[in-house]
Amino acid sequence: MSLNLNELNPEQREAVTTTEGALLVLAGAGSGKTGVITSRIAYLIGPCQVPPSAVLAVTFTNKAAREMSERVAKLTRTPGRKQRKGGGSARDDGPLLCTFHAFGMRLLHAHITLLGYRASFTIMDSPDQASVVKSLLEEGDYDLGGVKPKDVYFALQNAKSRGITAEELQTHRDLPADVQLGRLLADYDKTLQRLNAIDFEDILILSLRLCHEHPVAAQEFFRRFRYVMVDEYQDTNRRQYEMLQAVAAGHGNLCAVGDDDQSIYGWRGAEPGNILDFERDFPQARVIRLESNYRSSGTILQAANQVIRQNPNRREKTLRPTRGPGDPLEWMVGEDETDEIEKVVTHLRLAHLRDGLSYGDIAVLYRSNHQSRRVEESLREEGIPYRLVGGTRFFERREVKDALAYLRLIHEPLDEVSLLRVINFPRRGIGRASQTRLVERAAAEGRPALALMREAAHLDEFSGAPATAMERFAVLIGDYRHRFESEPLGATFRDLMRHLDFHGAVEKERSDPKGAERSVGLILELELAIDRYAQNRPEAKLKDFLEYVVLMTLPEENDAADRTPMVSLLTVHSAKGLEFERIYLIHMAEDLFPNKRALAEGGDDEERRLCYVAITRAKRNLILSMSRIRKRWGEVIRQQPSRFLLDIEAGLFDGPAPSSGGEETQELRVHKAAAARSRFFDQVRGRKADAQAGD
DNA sequence: CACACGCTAATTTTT
DNA sequence: TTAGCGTGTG
Repeated sequence: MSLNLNELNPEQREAVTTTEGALLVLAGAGSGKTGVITSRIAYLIGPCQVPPSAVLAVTFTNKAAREMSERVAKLTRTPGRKQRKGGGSARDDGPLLCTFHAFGMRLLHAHITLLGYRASFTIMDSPDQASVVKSLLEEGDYDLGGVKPKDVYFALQNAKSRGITAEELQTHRDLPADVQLGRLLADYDKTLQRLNAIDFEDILILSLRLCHEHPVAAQEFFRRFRYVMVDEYQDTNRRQYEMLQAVAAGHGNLCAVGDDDQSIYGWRGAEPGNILDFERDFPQARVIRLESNYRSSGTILQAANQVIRQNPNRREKTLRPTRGPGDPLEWMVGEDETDEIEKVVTHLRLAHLRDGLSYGDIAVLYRSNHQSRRVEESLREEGIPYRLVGGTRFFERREVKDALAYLRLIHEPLDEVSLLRVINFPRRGIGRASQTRLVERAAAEGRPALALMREAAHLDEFSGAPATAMERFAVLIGDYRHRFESEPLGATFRDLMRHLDFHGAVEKERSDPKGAERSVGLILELELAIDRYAQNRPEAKLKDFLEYVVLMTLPEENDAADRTPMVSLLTVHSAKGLEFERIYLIHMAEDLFPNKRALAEGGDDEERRLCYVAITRAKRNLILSMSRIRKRWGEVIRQQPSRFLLDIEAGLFDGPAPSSGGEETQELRVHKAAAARSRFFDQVRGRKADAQAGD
């Protein structure tokens, strides 16, 4: 498989071969967007003789980056030579395909010391950030009027991701709480800096600061990239946009690909308006529209269009089907959640057994993560292989984080957050009082807490058992710091876990045997993950692994488990950019999808786009489902079909369509009749379309 | 300092 | 319904 421009339609070909200058590609769902980007990369480094390392393609999610790497590798692979070393995008001589955050990290690695951070800075994930906020709230007197810590944290995150500074919050003072929030934000940033830590948003903030305050250094890093591409352009926020401008400033070779109908990250500060700004900032930009859909059946496409066209303020687009109408949609209603999921799983298994559909071609989509749980249970019961994409992420599980905190502390002894996380886990008799004294003395003396622990026996604050425990702890960390420098990653980690009796400690945490088993399983899994990581990268150091953990920038390892076809379970958000023969979109009920809380934040526009994204993932079959009732802490709630489904004409469904009415049999009958009628017409039309398609 | 019991709040999406 | 938190006791 290599690059063949004749396989592209004229618009796609134009997008691929327009290599110089600014280019905006407005690409509807399923219009071959990713194919255009990957072909463009192949075209640049093939026929155009551009050095691969001069190409940068930025994506929004790791999944997208990974997918792109794979496809580029296929297009550019020279026969006889395998490109598997170091994991695709990580090689310095190839094109760089990565997320905004991974790109920023590269820049920061090179130059963060210019901004007053030590080179061994760590990244705080969300739970880490939340705990910093929490301890600030406990210490400082912030008058936030009874707002819950979690909401405070959320507001802070939100302000940061929108680019609102602490000063702005404090001076604007629309609300009295804003002033307090501004103070908190300032303190939060100060705390992080003291800990030599940055959060996800800081990756972008600091990258931009570097561009402004140290343009020479930034330019030195950027110079390599002469052709810049962005995928999912509608999801970029202000800062990401500015970063792109900085990278492309020298040559203006910037290609942005996006679709405003698929903008689903507004809650995270994404500005779909960047698409408009693009044409304003690059007046001579070429604009190419891709409007032929190659993915979905005509019926699925109709449904998608009927849902999305209800949205105001969108660039009118006409997605042209290239396939016949195909099968009708299906609507399934279960009595309760268990029943719904059972029906779905039965249906799904039938498609596999009777129609020979591979499990790998099936995905179950849902609005929010926890909704995967019942599906998992049911699939496991039936012995159907599945893969859970995303979800409560492995590396954010408490047990795993505790274990990782040891590694972080070993790598960076100044990391006070990690220190406090594991100072008394497993239990070693260093209680809260001792911890507080330790932190206070460390702050007063301006010395690292870990260094104080080493000499705890000589300090007035500590005595007896705690003092001994502290010394032993400090020595342990020092020992392993030394060992990790020279000994293999996997084995050393295993030793550490055994030395600490981590398995036993984790087991004791949970009182129920099932949970205990799961917890230990997580640690075993972590040990395996480290082994697997180290296996392909003998050179890898502890620091490399920790970074992988935080950004998860690696291509998925394709071991045996990866090759068995499995049903995919994912949220609609993480399904973006992917496609499957058959999609089950479950829990399609009001309050769940559109999500009630999301609705409270604004209109239903973004939820509707989300629904549009979900529908357009399906190539052949789309099955929608909900349950008649839902149980919420024991209470029974009657459900209505999602409003979005009511915008789809009933005739597209096989059998009864979603309706807002009750369960009247009369109405059901009417629907059935209507469905049967239009199915007939669809079939007639289908035959015509198929004939015209000339196959 | 560790553990146990009982209370409360919870259900949005990702880097 | 459950998981996580805080308080009180040993």
